[in-house]
Amino acid sequence: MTEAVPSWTDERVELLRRLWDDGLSASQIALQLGGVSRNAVIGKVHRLGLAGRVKPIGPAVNGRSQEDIEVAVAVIVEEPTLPEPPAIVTHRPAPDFPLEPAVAAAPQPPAASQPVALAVSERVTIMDLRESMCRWPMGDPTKPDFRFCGGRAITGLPYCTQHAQIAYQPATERKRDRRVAGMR
DNA sequence: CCCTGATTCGC
DNA sequence: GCGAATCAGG
Repeated sequence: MTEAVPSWTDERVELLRRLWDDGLSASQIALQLGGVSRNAVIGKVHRLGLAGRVKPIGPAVNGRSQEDIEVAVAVIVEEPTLPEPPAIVTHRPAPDFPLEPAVAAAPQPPAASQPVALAVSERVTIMDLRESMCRWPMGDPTKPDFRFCGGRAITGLPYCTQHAQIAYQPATERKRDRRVAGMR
């Protein structure tokens, strides 16, 4: 169907505000909104008068610069070898988002009365998703009941402990190929 | 070269 | 108001 871009509807502006507050970059926001360039986002941000980025963290924490922290996080994330985290889920027209493979193998709400009380019931819509919340997609992104896990995300990662385990599996369990060895 | 936001200016 | 082009910087 012809997915015309709604332009700046109230919802989109609201989302823009939230994502900008959360510290996402203009390009990231553009991807989430879809149909707009990062320039469009930046332009809108300025017109809305909310320019001026939010400082993720102070200039330094215990002698560690923001960059040091980012590097540290990057190392931690790369350690396990990521298969293909669902990422943020921009909505693609149709074909390529099998996105549920990993989720399918994971505990899903359908299973009535699960003793695993935790994790469930925290699901949130993109509007309530905050930077510190787990962005693991749950359900069909094209349907209104689509939600994100919303659990407490591990600092520096987009997922909660539950989903981070699924997203970042140790190489040992997926011993398939080893495109490492000598490349790079 | 990748990315970031900021600004300009024709539409 | 909008956003591509451009600018300035990391």
